[in-house]
Amino acid sequence: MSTIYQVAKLAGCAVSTVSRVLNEHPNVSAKTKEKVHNAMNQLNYRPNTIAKSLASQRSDCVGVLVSELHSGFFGTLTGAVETQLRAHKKHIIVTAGHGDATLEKDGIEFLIDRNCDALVLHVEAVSDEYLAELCQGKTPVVIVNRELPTCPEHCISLDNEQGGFTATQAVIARGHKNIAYISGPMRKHDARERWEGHCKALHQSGIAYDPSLVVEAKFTQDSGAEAFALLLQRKVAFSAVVCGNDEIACGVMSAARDAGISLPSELSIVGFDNTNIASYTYPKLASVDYPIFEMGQAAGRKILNEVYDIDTAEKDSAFEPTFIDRASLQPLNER
Amino acid sequence: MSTIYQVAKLAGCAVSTVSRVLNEHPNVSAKTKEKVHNAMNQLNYRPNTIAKSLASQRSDCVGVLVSELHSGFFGTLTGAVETQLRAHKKHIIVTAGHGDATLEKDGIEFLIDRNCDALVLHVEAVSDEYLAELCQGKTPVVIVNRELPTCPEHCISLDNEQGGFTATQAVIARGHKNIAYISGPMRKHDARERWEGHCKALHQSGIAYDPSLVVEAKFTQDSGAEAFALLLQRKVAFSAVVCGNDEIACGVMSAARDAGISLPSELSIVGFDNTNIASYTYPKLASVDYPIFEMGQAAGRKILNEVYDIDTAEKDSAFEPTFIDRASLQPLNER
DNA sequence: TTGTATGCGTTATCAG
DNA sequence: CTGATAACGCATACAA
Repeated sequence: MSTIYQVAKLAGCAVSTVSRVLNEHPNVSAKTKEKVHNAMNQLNYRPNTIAKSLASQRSDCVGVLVSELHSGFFGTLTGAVETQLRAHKKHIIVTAGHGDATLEKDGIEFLIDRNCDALVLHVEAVSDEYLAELCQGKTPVVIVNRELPTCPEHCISLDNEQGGFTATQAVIARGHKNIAYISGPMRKHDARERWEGHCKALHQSGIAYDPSLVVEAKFTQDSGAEAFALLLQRKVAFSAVVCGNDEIACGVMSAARDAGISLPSELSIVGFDNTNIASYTYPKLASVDYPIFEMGQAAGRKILNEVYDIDTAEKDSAFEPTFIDRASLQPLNER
Repeated sequence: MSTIYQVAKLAGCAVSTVSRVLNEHPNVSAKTKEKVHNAMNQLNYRPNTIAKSLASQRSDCVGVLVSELHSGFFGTLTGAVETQLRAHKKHIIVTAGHGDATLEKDGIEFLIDRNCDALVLHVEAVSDEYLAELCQGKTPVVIVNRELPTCPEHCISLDNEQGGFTATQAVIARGHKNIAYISGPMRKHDARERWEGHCKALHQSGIAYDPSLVVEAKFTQDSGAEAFALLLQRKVAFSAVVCGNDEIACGVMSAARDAGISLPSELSIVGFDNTNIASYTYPKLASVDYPIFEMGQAAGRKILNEVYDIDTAEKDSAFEPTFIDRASLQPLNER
């Protein structure tokens, strides 16, 4: 690997001049610029990113932290950020928090220590206080899918409660009255908010809240299936089940079929997130659209604008959850 | 941010000593070690990764390049590598190649320039020659899902042809004779190899190859649906369709239902990769298991062993595609 | 066991 | 417009 010194030597100038042409500094004559370029080509020179980063305190990288690298949801988020930034020669460094506060902090520190110019965070275990403090720090931060009361300008989030409300409202609108709910882990704020939206919708329609119709699960298919089995054991009647996310809904579909329930005629199912899963299932899964791709893009644009001074010319619209009606939700057939 | 100098000053020793305790060098007295630790705590010292990387030419990072960040397949791969390495305090830097040779090279250079200690590559556009040259380079490389004749020791791959063979063989074993095949893009080696396996299975069973039963598609759901529609237009009879991957198979399911074909009784469908998708569909999708998670782990372990001298004690087994029988494949009912 | 001095490859601040 | 030269924060022979 050749260095800036060798280039300077071959071009017959000082390293500072080479550095200037490297960074497209205006004040450099066309002639020397050409000499330097020639030297760089001859030596097949490639600037050392690390050295550059050490000297400039920047890295042309933004750090992205998500809970898990597998999972389509985070893949979409990460992909959206990457695509947006890559178009402007910026790279991303991805790491995972695994829903654990220590690992999340560890990941965040790693990204900061790597001189990331900005951070895009999807965290769920770390406290609001920690995040608030982080926002005061030197490295710009964008927080996705979480609303920080103290610094809303750093957050790109969705109204999860509204989403939960919309889902259950749609179910009620189709005549269902006995509606089961399988939630994600209540310690996760989004799971809780979605459930609160569900409750609100019930309340608004004058339907009494029945705890025996509610099960807390994990955000996974298997857990959804187990939760549904539990629901059946309780021998309570219901004609629809609203789920905390699409994976749970998918588990419910399997479990329902295993129990001899035919879908969607005997049971309506609604998911949340509107991931690819929704289009894979049969019947296709009605779901609440979570515009995670758009939100990822928005995060990327925000950083492009605020950190790199690149005008993306696109205004970030507000993100509203919308209900996507599909075959898994059917009107209640009275009999 | 405090530096190693400030720590040394506060601890009353030289920077080299601080550096030693930092890197857990054996030759340092317990007393000074404690002094240094105290100083580090007082100053809330965190070593500068970049400076460390510049001086040591290492980074405790391995670079991972995949085609796309969304897509469960790559998510699983990346996640497997990450989990494996994270357990040993190593991080990963992920970037995407988007199936484009320029972007793939760009990504690889980026990772090398960032001083990655090793690379895990899933590339599809770049030439064998380029990769062979890369393998000669300074940075250790592990190539996933691609077999380089000149340097097999760098590759962790699966016998795609064998997989394709197995799939079609399973279909034949259930009495099917008119078997359609929807392939991925033939310019991708894995798509082509899978198709070759299909052909081989047909040949071995004495079934003539009929080009009108074959369609080349992209590796996506939509493309699979279109390909199936095309198949129907051709008015050729078939009782089963083998697909280049699960997404295509999923598109076929939708398109078949749209065409009024009932599944699985009237048409058997087989996918490839055995992704999560296979468990989401109804009927559940028979597929060829692609142990991408295990392969990702193997890549991680290989690097742990060979680059970081960490003995993972687990032998990397050979990876064989295995057919996973599920409801979407049914015996041909003669009538 | 500990300290000194130099290098890692750039950027950036001054002079000229 | 160009050239020395000091940071940047740490690792590492070499010396003590």
